[in-house]
Amino acid sequence: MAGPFAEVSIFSALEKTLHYAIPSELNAGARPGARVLVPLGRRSATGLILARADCPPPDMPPEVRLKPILAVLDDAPVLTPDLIALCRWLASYYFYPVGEVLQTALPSGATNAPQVFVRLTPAGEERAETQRDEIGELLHRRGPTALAELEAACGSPRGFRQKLRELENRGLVERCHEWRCGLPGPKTVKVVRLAGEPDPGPIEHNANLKSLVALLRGADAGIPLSVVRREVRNADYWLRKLAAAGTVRVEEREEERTFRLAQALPEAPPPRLTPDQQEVFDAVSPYLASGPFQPFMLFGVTGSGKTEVYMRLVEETLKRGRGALVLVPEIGLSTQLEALFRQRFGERLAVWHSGVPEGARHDQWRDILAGRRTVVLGARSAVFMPVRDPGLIVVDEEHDPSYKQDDHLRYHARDAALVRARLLGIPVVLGSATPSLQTIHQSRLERYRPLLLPRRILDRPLPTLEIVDMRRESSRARILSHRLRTALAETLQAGDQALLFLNRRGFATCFLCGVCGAVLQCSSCSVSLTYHQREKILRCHYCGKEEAVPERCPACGHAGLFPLGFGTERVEEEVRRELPDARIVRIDRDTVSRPEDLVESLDAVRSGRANVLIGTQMVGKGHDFPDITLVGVINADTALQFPDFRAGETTVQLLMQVAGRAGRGEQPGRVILQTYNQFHYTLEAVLALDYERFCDIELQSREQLRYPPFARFLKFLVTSRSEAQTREAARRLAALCRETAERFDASGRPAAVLGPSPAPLLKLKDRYRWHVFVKAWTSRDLQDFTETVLSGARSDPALRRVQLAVDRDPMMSM
DNA sequence: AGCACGCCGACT
DNA sequence: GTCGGCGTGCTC
Repeated sequence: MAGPFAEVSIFSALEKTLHYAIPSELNAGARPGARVLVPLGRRSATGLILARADCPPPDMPPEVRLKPILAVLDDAPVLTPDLIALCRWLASYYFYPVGEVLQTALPSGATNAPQVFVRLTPAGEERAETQRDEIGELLHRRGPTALAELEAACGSPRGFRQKLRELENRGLVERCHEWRCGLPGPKTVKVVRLAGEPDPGPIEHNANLKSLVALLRGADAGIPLSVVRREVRNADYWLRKLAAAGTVRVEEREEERTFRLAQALPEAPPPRLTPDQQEVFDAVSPYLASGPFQPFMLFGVTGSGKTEVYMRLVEETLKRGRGALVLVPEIGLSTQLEALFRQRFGERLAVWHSGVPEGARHDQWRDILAGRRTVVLGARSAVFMPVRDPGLIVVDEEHDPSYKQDDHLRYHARDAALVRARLLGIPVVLGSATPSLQTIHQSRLERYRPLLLPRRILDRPLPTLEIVDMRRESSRARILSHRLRTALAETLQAGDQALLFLNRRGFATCFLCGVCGAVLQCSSCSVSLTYHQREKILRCHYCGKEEAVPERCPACGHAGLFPLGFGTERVEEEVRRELPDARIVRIDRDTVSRPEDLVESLDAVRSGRANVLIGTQMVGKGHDFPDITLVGVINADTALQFPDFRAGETTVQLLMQVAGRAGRGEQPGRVILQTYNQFHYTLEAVLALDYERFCDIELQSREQLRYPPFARFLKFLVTSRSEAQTREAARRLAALCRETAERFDASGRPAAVLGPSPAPLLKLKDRYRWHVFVKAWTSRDLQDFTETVLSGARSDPALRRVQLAVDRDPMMSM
């Protein structure tokens, strides 16, 4: 069979890619990266061309004829070659079907399946005239009808499929597909414009008409109809009259969807770089024009001016005619950073995160694709943005756990950024005040080049840190220690601001029965319900389910229920009681549901309308509050309790991050850490503000225990609705892993298997969950091992009854 | 993922 | 006798 052919990945869970013939009329458009409509069995599907080939795949018997591509859906490719390569890499590394990786990489809607329509053939039309059957009748009356619609309209849905197929086989009906692009088109607005000189007579007689004409005279480019309607009474009537006379025209105009979350900053000249910043800039900038691939670790204390360095590097990249990609944790967006980038890059900037409305996101994606926007600032999934000729990738707060997606494709955006940079042969800057141990390790091995910003801008002093041993506090000071309460009062007295941090929202962490000791649990998850006092409701923080507080304990029937433990809502109440004059703003998922709320609350703090900020992680990152001089960490131990070998690392990173919020302005800052583990090595490191010392200790212990980065982890997650089936499948999987590991050990490539074990969160959204852990010394071994296990798992009946997810380089908790 | 095929229990 | 349950396997 003669070429050309295309290797196509269907947008679905298909493990393999499929090959199609390219009809000559589609030859020019059928380029790698373009979406296509293809036949698949007896239906059709959408997919994307990964590659072109001159001969059919070698493993294919020569007698089979490849089906032809039905249509090319894009004028120009929607994925660049580096992104196609990245998606293939991710599919293989994370053991995930390529077609579903593509769905992650493309904006929602771009991977919609084609809609199937059914219609009568000419023979069918003819027969419908004489013989009446329900389907024929319906189609005769309605014309081509969407399959689902036809089934719904059918009075007897029983046997519908079969009846339809019979008609199809007899050549009376046929299927056709219409591919509706699924992407919102450009937004259009109706615009009103003067097209001639209106008759002056009536204008003098009618005030409405007069104001209408005056309004239109003021704007040659035209005025949106909505504005005209708002400004002029009876506008529609007069517009119709003027339009009939030909003196105004109403036309449709395409408009970019706008959204503004961050405040607009006035234009300002960029500040002069400090010598430290200049040194970093000089180290990276030779790579911007033509690479080669080089990772940099930018290790800069909070307040050392990393953002300015990023912007300068991006600017330099643009000067070389190339684009740039800047990744930031989701939570830090829609705020200051965005405002700064917008101020610097204006219309060249695209912003990509969950707070951007879908329509605006599509407009920006189109703009990026067309090369109209050359700088992308975005969260995790922005790593897939099809920037034209990228010359630089920046990953800010590189250590942040939110870069790891924890469902579907469980990828790490920082690692994906590294791979993409390698594929492109460009530099990648990993920035953090507390780099991940993996990155520290790589820089010590000289695979990443370390760049340091050891000083705060203007040599502002680092904050002072103090520890309060909560075990020695009186029982009425369980939330706010004596020391923190006093410091808080002093701070407010002095007219400064304070931040109180607690990584737990709600009022009480659980409701306990004082008679039988039962804790109220979510019916769908194995966690206790959190009490929210303002709404007087119990809520599950994992599935969102809500319940009213019962009068009596559901277990023993006694009326002895009381709240236990505390969250941010309770802290707020406590502060209110202790300091009635405090102007409090609380920022957590309960008080901030939309991005606008966050902007609003942050603004209240920045403008000084509030002087106490209470919050969860949301406040920890990326926000600059110049007047905060006191930071209180209500419970510095929470992160330590997670069942994760990284718990120490996460704790230090989080606490140093929060501590960095203090004293970024003129005033020096003070940080008070309340803890029950005052001599824990993580807290000692935080107290001394000595991150590197912590890394030394932690890396040494990881090496001894053979934990990452000295080994590689992988987690199998088995889930199903049946507890017994899940347990059994996990047992089978662990056995399969052990058999495989034995074979590997025999060839001198050890892999260790741990488990099966019930997940710390045994039940989540009504699904039971079990884990099996695998540890291997090299990435290569882990790859081979997992492929072997997965192919074995496919033929195990117990495992086919459950869902099996693979999480490579997992965040181990829950 | 769909959508076939195929092989066993409750209905006209 | 058939309708339809969902296990199993394939889609270029």
